[in-house]
Amino acid sequence: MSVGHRRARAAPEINRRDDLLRAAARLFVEKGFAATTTRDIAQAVGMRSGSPFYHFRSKQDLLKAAMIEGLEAGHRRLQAAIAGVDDPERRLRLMIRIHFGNLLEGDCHTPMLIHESRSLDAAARAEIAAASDRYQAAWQGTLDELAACGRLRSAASPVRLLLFGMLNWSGQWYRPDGPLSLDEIADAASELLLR
Amino acid sequence: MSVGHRRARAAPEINRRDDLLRAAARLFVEKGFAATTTRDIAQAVGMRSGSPFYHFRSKQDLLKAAMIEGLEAGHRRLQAAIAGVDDPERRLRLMIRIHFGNLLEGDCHTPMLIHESRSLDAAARAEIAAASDRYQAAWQGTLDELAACGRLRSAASPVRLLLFGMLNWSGQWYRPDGPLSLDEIADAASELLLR
DNA sequence: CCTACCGATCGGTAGG
DNA sequence: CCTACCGATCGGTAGG
Repeated sequence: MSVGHRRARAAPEINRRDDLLRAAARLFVEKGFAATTTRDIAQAVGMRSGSPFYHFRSKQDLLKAAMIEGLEAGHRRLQAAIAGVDDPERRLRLMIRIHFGNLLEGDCHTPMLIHESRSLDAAARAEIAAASDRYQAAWQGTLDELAACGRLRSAASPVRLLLFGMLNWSGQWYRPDGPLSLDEIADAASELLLR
Repeated sequence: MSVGHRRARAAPEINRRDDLLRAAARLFVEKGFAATTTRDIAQAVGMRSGSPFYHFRSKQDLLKAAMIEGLEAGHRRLQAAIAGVDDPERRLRLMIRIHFGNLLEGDCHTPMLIHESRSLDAAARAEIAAASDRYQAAWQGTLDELAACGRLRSAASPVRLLLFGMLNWSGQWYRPDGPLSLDEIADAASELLLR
């Protein structure tokens, strides 16, 4: 009973932690890690300047947590979307569309933060690399399958990297109120890849 | 005569300015604009902390100058390489290879700094956007030409943006000592685009 | 989670 | 281009 009581009281604090993570991710994407102050993040969730350090040891820790939880949430979304999709072409098209969603929809555009891992120490960078590898491993199987049955435009080694470039760079130019929908962009990217 | 004399004495100072620009570009690419201090830049060229401000009004001014001069140097390289190349497919292949060179060879990988223009005021951002548009305009003609004769995989609107994504994102993963040469990467990117 | 604070660092300047 | 310096800001902490 006392445990249940403790948990019930702990819940709001957990939500505050998530609030901080979401605000941090958004600000890091907008202004970059180095240009975002912990005071910016605190203010974004209505806290005072010292309070984020009650939830996180350091600014770097906030970045690490935001990136890893974002990558894992995106990974879960990806897996859920392709579960039971047997045709590899349909699967790849779905993955591309979901990845654009992970990048550009909602408020935690975590994949765009990958470059900021240069601000972390080697141990944290390794954790992020592992989460990122898990995300990319989901793609390699589908690409291999398509290459094996000759439906990929090219199975040459850099294709997966060039594909991620097409997708990830979109954060630089995509505007939600622009002329192109995410469906259209995802279709265009798929057409470039598939034969 | 006195004018000639003055010019002769001014020359070393002009070189120091260029030294600063090159060091700044390299550091901004490596660590990001906000994480690079003007002291880092001064030290990289053997100056004391206050001295860069003899050559540039502000840190932002240094970024603006590095980006614009880098973009223009890359543009000149591009134009020189495709002068007199009439076949649009060969021309596009050349442009892709030269662009990879602008990004990844030498020591001023300026195109990778585009995202840092968010750290500048609106006026400076507009100057950089103009230089960047000049660089991209050189591509649109060739893409249109290829689309007109049916040799482009797709002429849909986002293709130029996706192409630049493939190319520019390479700064995130390319390593000079890795298994892929720039020629191989350029070929792979060309194959994805051309039919 | 707030108040009050600290040491370090940063962009930039004056004066030579 | 250097010396010497300033005001502002920043990440982080103690103590409640």
